[in-house]
Amino acid sequence: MAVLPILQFEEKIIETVKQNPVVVIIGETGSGKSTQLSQILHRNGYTKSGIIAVTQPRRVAAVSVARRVAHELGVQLGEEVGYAIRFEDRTSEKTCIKYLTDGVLLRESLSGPELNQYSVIILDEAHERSLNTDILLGLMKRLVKMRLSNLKVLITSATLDGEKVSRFFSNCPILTVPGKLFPVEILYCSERPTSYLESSLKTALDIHVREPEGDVLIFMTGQDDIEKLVRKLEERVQGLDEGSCMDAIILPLHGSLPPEMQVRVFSPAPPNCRRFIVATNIAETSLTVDGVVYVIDSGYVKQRQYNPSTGMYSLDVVQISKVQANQRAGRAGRTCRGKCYRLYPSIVYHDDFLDVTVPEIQRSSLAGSVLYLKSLDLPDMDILKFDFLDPPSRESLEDALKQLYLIDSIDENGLVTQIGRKMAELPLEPSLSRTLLEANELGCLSEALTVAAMLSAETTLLPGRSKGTEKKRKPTPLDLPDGSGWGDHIQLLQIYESWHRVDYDSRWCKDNDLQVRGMMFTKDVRKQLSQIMQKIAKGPMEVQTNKRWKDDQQDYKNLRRALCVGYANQLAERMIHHNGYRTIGYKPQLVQVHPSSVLRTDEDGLLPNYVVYHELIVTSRPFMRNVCAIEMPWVMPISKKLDKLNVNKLSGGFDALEERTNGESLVLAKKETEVVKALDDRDSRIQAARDRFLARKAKK
DNA sequence: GAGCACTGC
Repeated sequence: MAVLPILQFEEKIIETVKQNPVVVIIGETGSGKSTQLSQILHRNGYTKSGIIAVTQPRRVAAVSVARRVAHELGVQLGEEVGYAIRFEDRTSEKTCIKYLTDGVLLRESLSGPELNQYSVIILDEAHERSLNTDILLGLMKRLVKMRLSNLKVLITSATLDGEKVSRFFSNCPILTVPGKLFPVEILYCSERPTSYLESSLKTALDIHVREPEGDVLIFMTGQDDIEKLVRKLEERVQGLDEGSCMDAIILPLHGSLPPEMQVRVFSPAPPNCRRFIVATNIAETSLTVDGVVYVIDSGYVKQRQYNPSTGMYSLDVVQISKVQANQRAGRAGRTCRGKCYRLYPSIVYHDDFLDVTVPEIQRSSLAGSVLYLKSLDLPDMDILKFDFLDPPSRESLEDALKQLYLIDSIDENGLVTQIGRKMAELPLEPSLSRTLLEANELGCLSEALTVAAMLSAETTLLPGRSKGTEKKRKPTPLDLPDGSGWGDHIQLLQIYESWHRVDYDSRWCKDNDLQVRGMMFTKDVRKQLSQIMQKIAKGPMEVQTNKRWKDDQQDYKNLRRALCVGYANQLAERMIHHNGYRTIGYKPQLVQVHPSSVLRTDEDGLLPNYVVYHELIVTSRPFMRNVCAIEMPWVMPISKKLDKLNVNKLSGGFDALEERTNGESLVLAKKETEVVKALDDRDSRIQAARDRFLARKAKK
């Protein structure tokens, strides 16, 4: 095996780590950083006083890299070298190098924030800026100060991001380790194409006719465009004169493709044949396709974003960042010199593209993360002042605090409650963990466990859609008892219970258009949740799945009531005369039940007066996805709580209202009085909206 | 009456 570039830097790395608590490593693709950094530190004595932890954003990466390192060191996986991912801990007393997902390290941090078992923590692939990595970066900044004498932190990042990470850690040193990529020639378009689909098609055909052999990887935004391009490419390739060029195989590659279709990209092209792989950004980092020499980059990606002022998600096509563009180009240089065709002018790359992708922390609902941070009980912890590499907006943090307050996980002073502490233990979004705790009180924990597990796996349950022929779920696919009309949560529960009654038969899944893997995942999640519930809630509880339908629970009243408590921030009230809804909260939104819902109308064709929803998603219109009917009396206490809410106190104290951009603070209001006034203005608007709401209700 | 990129505890 050729010597990895990083090994020439061993001395330099050890010297730098010795003298600094934090070091940033810029490790380009193929540098060997993921497998070698831990071994270098191990060789130089850093495992004598503790374990070396290496975090990865993805499970497969944690497992495969651990396997490689164990092999290189000639040890059994799980002994000196091990890994820990959800549902699977392959470490032992002997383990001194441990690969783990960043989510697992956060969980460990919850039971012991000092992470004393570790002498070194390496945050690998930090430039991907996953939500978990960003929280870990903030925690590491505190931790290195606390454990100055016995903890080293290494952060690997991309060229464009290294300086910023270094500044965040008091200008810590940056080491650059070259990679082993072959040079990639970048070719730009002179202008933006009107249709990037047509433009990709033309470029692909040009390559096929003119360029020597080598596979082509095309980055598109989503399944629809991928399917269109695959069809068009097939047509056009067949239309080429026979013998004028080599054969072609055209393969789609995206996340909702069944696994057996995904692995087709791993079998190499037969002789005298070129492969075209039309992919989403799954091929950017998650899957590496060998044999690629040409990359076509549309310059776009589909991104999910959360709007904290409306509580809605949307899925938008946005421009990629420079880091992403370079990552895509790099996919052409893994086996030999390559070419990357960018379907945009170079001026767009230089002037329009952001240097780095907007981190997930600025695009997500933060309720879960804020609850997590609050329950760590860090000293002087005002969440609005927590030191993030890229702070989320104040609005986003306040949105999270309000959500947490409404579901009783923090009190009116922003302190974590007993309930909140238990919720933080559960690997679920706060609405679902609150539902579980309430269900335990109401004697329907078993059902709630199933609902929460099904919702965790929901997107993996259904097979890939095939051009509009497939509905979400068949309206009455199975022999379900009455009651599923109460809502999607209830139907999910009944589906799982049906599967349970046939002893988790995989054929049953196939017969009912459910992905076996998704259902198995649900089963794992449910088991894990039951175990955690048994640990945190005292007293006996019933977690077994029901063997038969409970006749006395046809209306699922307790379960729906538990959902209402858990989803206190996700309630909606139907309009008087039609089936549109208005969300109940500070800024009411007009929304509709998603057409895929199984929620049933009454004899007048009207939907229930009150519902909970799992999420709001804006596509063609704002929709509530996964909806369940609730009763008006259950809503009243929540409305009262909404009235009492004072967001100023929830963060845990503040001195100034700040807005930060690129790490620099811009003080908007210096004195507390000014801040209070600014917030009061908004509060009075909220109050007015509440008054109108209550008046309307009284009229009914 | 619509359609969803990718991860993870």
